[in-house]
Amino acid sequence: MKDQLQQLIEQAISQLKTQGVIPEAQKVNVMLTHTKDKSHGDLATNVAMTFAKTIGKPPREAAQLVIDSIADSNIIDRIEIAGPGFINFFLAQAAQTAVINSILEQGDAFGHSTEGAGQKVQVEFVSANPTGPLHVGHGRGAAVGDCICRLLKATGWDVTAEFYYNDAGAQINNLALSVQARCKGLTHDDPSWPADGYRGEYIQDVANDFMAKATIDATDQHVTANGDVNDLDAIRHFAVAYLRREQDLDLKAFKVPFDVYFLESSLYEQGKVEDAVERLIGNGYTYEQDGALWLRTTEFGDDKDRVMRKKDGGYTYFVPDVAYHLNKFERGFGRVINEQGADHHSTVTRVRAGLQALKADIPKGYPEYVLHQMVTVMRGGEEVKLSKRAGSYVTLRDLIDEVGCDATRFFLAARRAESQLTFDIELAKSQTNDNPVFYIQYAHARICSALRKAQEQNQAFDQTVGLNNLDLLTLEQETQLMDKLSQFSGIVAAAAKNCEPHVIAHYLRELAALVHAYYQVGNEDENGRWIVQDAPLCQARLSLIVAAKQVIANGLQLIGVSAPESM
RNA sequence: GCGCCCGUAGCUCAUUUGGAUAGAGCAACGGCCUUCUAAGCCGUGGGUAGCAGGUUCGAGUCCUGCCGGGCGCGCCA
Repeated sequence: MKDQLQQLIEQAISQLKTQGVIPEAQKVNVMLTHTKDKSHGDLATNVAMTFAKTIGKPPREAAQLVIDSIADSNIIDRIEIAGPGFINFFLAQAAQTAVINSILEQGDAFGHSTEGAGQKVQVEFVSANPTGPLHVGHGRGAAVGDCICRLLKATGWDVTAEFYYNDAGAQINNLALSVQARCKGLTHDDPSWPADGYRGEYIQDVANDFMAKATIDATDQHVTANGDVNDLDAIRHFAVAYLRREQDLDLKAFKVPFDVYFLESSLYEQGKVEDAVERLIGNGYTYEQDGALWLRTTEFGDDKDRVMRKKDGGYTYFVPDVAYHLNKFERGFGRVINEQGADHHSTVTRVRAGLQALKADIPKGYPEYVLHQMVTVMRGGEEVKLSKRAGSYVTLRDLIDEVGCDATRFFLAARRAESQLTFDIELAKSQTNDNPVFYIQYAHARICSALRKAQEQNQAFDQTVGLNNLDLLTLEQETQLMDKLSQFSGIVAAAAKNCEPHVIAHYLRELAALVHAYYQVGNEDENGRWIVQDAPLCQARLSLIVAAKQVIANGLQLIGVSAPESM
């Protein structure tokens, strides 16, 4: 409906251009928005104000010109000029109920679009090194990253979810040494314990399984231990596989799937890192100083140049990162989104600089970044800092075990990534309307329950009868609900475009509130009940709540939260 | 010191890319169950959007400067 109106306005504008009222060169962007205040109509546009100045007329007069040029249409009930020059549209009743037809027709696909059709996008997220269980921060990345994937899929993109991890560097060596120390029966207060060794209890578990010659099957790692305490290489391979499997289990419990696991070591094995370095040298963006090789990142906006190859001959971390992103580009990903913690912020400039210096026709803003801020976990007003298993941080698994997958996902995705997040365990666990997850799920379950009740009372939902009587939906609560439902597609498109899953959560909270409010009408007024004797009216109302149920389910699907039939 | 993010009701957060009188929930107070789930609804109170300027028809939103909080500033990853 909005699209149709948008078209009518655009036609009016181009007609005004043809008539010479608006200069051809004037760029007119028609922005049609849902109004907050229904006394301003259902939809409103500010176009008149955007070109009023150029044509030298007061905005309200410009608005009248637009209105006069809008073709007659049965979707419009009336049009008003308001305030400084807004044009407010009041939709005809049939135009308002049309959203129900669309929803029932499109079902699970309602709200989806084809914006990204035929385009490949890769979303890299979590990318935790296999040195321990996933913590809350990774959980936020997993929740947000997975939601971004879902949003992009819903808007037509061909999405690849990818997990990149370092299976070689110093941290992994440190891991191997820690496990080896545990194999030898040392504890972390022992004098010969590795300097920066990992102290979590899980290290002991890895050591025990290594000594027991256990076999590990992770998604991308398959290793059997040889139990040789002096074979550090074997310990390293085993430990990496073990912790990759741990993380697999964490992600599985969190219902976050990946299409590709990418090993940093593969870049070295295939000579990709050397290739990238040679190209950078060949392009003249490097120089030797103090026994190291430097990249002139300052030519691409960095505040100082960065070391690429250290004195000891090893590369600094961002070099394989550059090689990795070149690889992404060569795999045909015209668009790449990296979801990471904000503590990785400094890599953004470096990686982009490296890619530009390759002169490989990679777009300037490649890759895109979504950086999320810290998560603080609270219980009873106290900050939670420790996990028994991991020692120094709260694990994702602890949260899932305590508050459940749905609540954890919801809370970690329901906030703008740039905002610091406080995760309140008590709130996430509560089963009242304090808790938005249960509030939304309850709205869905409540509709399902009503539909079951309707069937018991021989008023089972009949779509044909319902859709033929939508003109009976005249309660204020019904109008509000339909208006909200008609906003869903736009919300999904905006959320996908901006990589902002939290707007879906917010929308669902509002939609659920309207469903609950609509339900309550019947508490005060018998005629407001969903299930009434009058069959046409009853079916019309059931159509509306079935539509609402569908949209709640579609929305919850986008944030990876289940839509229960009963609670 | 430099860079990035944040600052909105007592608390947790929205605000549809610059729109109309800044909205929800929690907490506080007052109402609503012989009824399709009260895990709910209705109502009341609560604001100088950190502060000060600027840009324009119009600013919580954009720009500048301060103040406060977080993160980063390594030949670690």
